[in-house]
Amino acid sequence: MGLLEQKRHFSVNLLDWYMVNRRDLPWRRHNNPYFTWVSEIMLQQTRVDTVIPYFNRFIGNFPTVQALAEAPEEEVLKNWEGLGYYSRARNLQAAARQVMELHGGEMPQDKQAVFALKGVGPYTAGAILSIAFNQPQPAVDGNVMRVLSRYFLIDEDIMKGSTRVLMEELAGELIPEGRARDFNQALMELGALVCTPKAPHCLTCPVMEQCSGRIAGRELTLPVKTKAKPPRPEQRLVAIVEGRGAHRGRVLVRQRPATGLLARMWELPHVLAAPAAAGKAAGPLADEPAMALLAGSLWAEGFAARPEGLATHAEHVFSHIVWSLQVYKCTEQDQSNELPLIAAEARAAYDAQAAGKDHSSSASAASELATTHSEQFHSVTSLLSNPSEDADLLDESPVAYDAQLTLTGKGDGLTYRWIGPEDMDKMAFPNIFLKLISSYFAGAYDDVNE
DNA sequence: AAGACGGGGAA
DNA sequence: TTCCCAGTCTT
Repeated sequence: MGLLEQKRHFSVNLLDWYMVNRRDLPWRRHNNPYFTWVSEIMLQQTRVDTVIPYFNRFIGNFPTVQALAEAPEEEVLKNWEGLGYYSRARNLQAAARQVMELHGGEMPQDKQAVFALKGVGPYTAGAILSIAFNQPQPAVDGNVMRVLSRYFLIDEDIMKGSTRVLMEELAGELIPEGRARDFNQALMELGALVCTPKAPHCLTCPVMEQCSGRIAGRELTLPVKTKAKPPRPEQRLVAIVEGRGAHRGRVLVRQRPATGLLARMWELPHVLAAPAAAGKAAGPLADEPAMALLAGSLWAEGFAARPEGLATHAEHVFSHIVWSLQVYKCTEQDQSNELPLIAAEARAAYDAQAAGKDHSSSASAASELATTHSEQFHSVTSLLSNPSEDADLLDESPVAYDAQLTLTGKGDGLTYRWIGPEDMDKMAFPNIFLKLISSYFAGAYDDVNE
């Protein structure tokens, strides 16, 4: 059988299969370009089953491009909470504003215009043009590359940019006349339901008979794909600061910077405990130095808090980082004359920790740090436990004096806020902090003390 | 070309 | 537990 015939067989049988087996998904019920757009952004790196409830809520709250463009950014982020890759949400809203200003609120149908929208790359542009407007443009995602690499026995590494270009050329040739909308979705549907990554269901595949990969016994070794680098480990110390006095019943949170990891999301205050040695986890820090470092870093941000004890351990996995979290329950302290001194020493400990970052090649930076500064840590912990004693302990310490001069009460300019349970439904948190804060408000850490 | 950027589901 | 999934933007 020739290649031309193999291609025709693929297109015809796949399309027939799809018309019978297509899933009824919320964004497939209307030919609304805005719905298509939102769904395609949400579906990047995210499973259909995960997206469905998010999509329904998002469209309910922002039913049109205009509604999305005019919404407060925090509200958009809240609607994305838990989906991950939050720049998608910020780019989507920025693009909605582009559509309002440049195209009068109507989705453009021109390829260059669609591609120019923030967050829209080669895949999403092709998906929007084909699904929303039935234009014969390829939409090559991971599913499509897997299906094509198997059916046509393509050995190219799908992680390479050149392979995607090659796949796009092939996918474009396969689109039956006038059927781009259904065919592109059929290709992805097959990859999601039948031609799955680990255990493909070849026996129910509509194009099994002419699948070169299966015929060659290669269905389990295709596509060729270079492995991703393992994520780097980070040990972090997290504070759940329980408010007192005016802040009773509240907990201290802060908003992350506008760029970078988890941009503009809210979180519990935390600090990097120790740098990891190359390729190895730093390992947990002993409680005493951990609590001193936490108190010091909180003070550097303008907050007096006494760590009470370890509340829990937690882990949070990103694609490029693994956070191992030591979570400490802390109590807000009253302002008092001793606090600047306590703070100075805590800051010294904090600075010592920061200096420790330079020794990242050391195999056990954390334990070394703990040993070297154990006296400082001890005195900080002691001071925080008994603020009335040892007030003059630090007078002879130059670093403490310097720290006093430089302490301004505000560190990185992050926004801090004392919140109660009722505030949780307005602010967007990464899942890990959502869980920790919910557990705290549910009383899970009530018995933590020294 | 390589790294940054989340979170969940399946084996 | 361990493994897998993989679009776009930035540098």
